[in-house]
Amino acid sequence: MIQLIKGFKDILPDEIVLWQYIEDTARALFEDFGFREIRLPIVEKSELFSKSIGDTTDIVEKEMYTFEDGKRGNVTLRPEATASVVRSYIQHKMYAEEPVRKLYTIGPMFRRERPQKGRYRQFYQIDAEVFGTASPYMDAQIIFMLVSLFNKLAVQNVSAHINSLGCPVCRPDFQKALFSLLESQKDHLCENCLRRSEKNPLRTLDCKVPSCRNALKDAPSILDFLCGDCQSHFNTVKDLLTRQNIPFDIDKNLVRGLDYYTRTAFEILTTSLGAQNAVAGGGRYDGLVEALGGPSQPAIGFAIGFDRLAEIMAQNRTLPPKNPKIYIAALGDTCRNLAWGWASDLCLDGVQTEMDFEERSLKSHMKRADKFHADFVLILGDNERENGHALFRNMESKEQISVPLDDLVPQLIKIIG
RNA sequence: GUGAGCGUAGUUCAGUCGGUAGAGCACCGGAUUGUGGUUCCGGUCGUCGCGGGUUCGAGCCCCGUCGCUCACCCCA
Repeated sequence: MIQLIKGFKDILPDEIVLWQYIEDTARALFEDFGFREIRLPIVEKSELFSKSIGDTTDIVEKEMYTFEDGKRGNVTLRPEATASVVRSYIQHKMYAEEPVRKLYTIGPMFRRERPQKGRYRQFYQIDAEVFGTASPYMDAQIIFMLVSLFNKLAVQNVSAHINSLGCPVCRPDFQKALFSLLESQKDHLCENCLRRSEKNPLRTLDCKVPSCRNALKDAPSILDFLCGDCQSHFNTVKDLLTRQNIPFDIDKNLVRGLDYYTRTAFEILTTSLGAQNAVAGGGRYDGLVEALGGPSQPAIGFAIGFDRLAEIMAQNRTLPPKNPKIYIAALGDTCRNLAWGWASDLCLDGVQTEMDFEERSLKSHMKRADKFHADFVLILGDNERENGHALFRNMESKEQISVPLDDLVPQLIKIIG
């Protein structure tokens, strides 16, 4: 038997109901906030990711699915969406049409990590990006929209965390201060942090090793180093969120794993997914568009871990609303033949209608109806046919009414409302 | 990449000291004529992950291998 590859998974029909509900809710909300959908290729030139995500990140160093594509050189299965959205934004000169562009996209991403709970090699993201405004109002609106999605979906046990990562003006001072602390604490740092203190000191801040946490407990806070502009930007974001009743925690150790972030960074964390606690994350990346060869345009965005969101909703047994279903129990060839047309017409009219075409006892039909979770059963046997009526049973109340065969379909639709 | 745990029916699992497999659920049928969910009765279903070794004999012990899961790391 051929099985699927490690870290990949099939999303089966029972789960898909929830996925569709999440997707529909997100689309509707994002469109109301002025976002437009964009669909992008899954494969891009490798350099797009090494330039945007950063050469020293784990993603680029060891997690990408990269292969040669003839003369074109190396191509990569995208490990995240932002780089592709930015590429497309630049390539199609979207900045020329309209100063502010809001885009969203939904699709699979690929990272070759060891799979575990909430982590797959092919995983899905709902991604939203805004280009062309540096205003803190947009930061707050983006976070407001994201939190609102979780509220609409009635997701429990999540919290919003925000931080500011500064900008090219103020971050170097902070990095200098952090670096000198790391030097002085060298003996107490884990192997990883020793390496990180060379390559990317910021990331030592969210190390979980107890000795490192202890060594860094007096680490300088980026928030104390923010320049005037960054400080007032961050203050505005916090004020706006507070005014809109969005609860959040300030987490000075929140450091996103990708190199391109500036100023506002945020995450939605959950306690329901074991070691993987981030269901969504994002932030501002004012320098990325220019770094990828576009004009100097500020931008901010986020990605939601679709699989993780679906998983915590499934744990909480959140079920999307469903429409009534009819099961048709037709006894004998003549009745089956007659009912087949009704079933088809009901489906066409938007009423989910199931019919079992095998010859069965009525009892067996009723069991089938239960299995389908039918709300109503239409019963047609020779007795009914001969007197020109069919029986229509409400499965919950067990009430049964007689419906004339003439004009049956419109009548049923009227009855179930 | 590193570590730990687990692989037995469609599924969840039991299987004692080594004696060639069992239960619940699910599925199918029945319980006097054409009415479901509960109950009762009956029935179908296995390369015990795979390969080798020890043994008269292996689901069980040993070695290898593959797969799954969780954790480290990192992130969505």
